[in-house]
Amino acid sequence: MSAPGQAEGAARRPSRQRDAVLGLLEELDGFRSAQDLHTLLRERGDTVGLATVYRALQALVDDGLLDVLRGPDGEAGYRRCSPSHHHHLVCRSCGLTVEVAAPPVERWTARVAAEHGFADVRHDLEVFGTCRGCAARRG
Amino acid sequence: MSAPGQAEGAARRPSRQRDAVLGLLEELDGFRSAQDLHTLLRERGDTVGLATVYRALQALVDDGLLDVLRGPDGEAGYRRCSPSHHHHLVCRSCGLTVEVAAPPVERWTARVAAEHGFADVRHDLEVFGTCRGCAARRG
DNA sequence: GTGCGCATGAGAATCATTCTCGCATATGCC
DNA sequence: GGCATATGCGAGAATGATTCTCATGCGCAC
Repeated sequence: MSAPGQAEGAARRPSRQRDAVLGLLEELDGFRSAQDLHTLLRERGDTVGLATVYRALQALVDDGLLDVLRGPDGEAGYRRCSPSHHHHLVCRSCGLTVEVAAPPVERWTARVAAEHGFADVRHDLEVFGTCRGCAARRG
Repeated sequence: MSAPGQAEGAARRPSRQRDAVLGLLEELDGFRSAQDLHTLLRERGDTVGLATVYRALQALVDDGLLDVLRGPDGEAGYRRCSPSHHHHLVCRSCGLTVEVAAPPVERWTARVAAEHGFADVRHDLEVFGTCRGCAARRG
């Protein structure tokens, strides 16, 4: 609550750690947990605190550079993604993730929301499946 | 892990507590957290342990009688709902929930999954907005 | 070069959820 | 009906992710 003009055009001070987190996510594919990223950074010899990783992730999400996905066990996964609106097709076996646009879904959402008198509408849609590679591997 | 044939046709022993949880959810509208339900049951004078509420909720979810929704803060919400496939339109202000069917979304999901070679597909879709009542209330 | 203020790091604190354990009770067998 | 056994229960401890606290470090403005 004491956050100053962090909101709009406020300059976020550059930080090696934030860059490291973002850089790591650029290299990786699929969703990674905060703890996971922290461990990976440590293994690279990067001295980063776990709290800092969480802070960096939040900042990056605020800036719209990352997507968050919460698994059934309550653990949050983060992924570098394009800033435009999209959804994900995620392989539940290997974590492979494909960004997809869903015009029909957007239209449907808007229509149904209007029909029920809902305003200021947002939606979450994630599609989980088994990708071709994993399906073949398991017979 | 030691659970015997609890899976399919196994008889679940009747329990006052499970009935109480289900009954409470029948009365309520919208998603309620486990802690919330526990508090409500206690206030009614029902002696129920928190762990029991979690167990009952899991059992009911397994039986397909409840829907689970995980909020951004990681807290899970439970709701009594119809057993057929559907999605939710949730008011982010008052929690009012409407079940909706989304044929276009189902079709789109199947098509996109097929295009990318994904099999055994499932999806999660939740729509959040402000219902008419809450919008009016806030001007 | 100096000073201010945000960012950091380590560990403690918090919060939801799950596990453990001893007890109560329903169900099955006789 | 009466006992044996498995399943459900309640309380509190344990777990695991995330957030907070606070002293310190460093970038940027002057």
